[in-house]
Amino acid sequence: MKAEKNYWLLKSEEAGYSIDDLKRDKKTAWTGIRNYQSRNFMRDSMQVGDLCLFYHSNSEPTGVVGVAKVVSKSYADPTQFDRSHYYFDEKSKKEDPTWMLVDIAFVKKLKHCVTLAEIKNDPALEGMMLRRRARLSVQPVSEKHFRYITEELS
DNA sequence: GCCAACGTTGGC
DNA sequence: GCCAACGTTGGC
Repeated sequence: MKAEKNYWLLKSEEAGYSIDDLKRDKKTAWTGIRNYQSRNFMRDSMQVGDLCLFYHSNSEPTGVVGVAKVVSKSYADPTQFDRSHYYFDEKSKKEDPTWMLVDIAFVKKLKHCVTLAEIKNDPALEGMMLRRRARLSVQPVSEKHFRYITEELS
């Protein structure tokens, strides 16, 4: 386990769970990740204290709207065992859970949404995973890119 | 283990 | 609402 802090980007549909929802709740379990690569990042690499860009998808505009912090180690996503839940997964076993999550806490909202268009067009953000990889809801971000975006492209 | 069919994400 | 990208499933 390395001590160095990591940086991430978490996507959420604005209508599903927005930065304002997180601000209100202060803290939430990041349920519902059902993609192996995203799960692996949370399970294997996320550490307490890591910072995350909070990204709104399917919104107007779409982009980074805030910052969240990882506040737990990874643990089994309880919704996978809840038969009545949308995210229920009948193949997952309690003794060997398929889906993991972490708890995140609200840190701040950005003054302005840093839009996907800005992210795509800014030479300083060359190489950001978001530019290349569609459909990955948890992804790593370099410290440089994290700082650049949270200082809102200054 | 290949790959076609299918389903979902998410920008536009 | 369309559809491209791309992950997953299942037949062989």
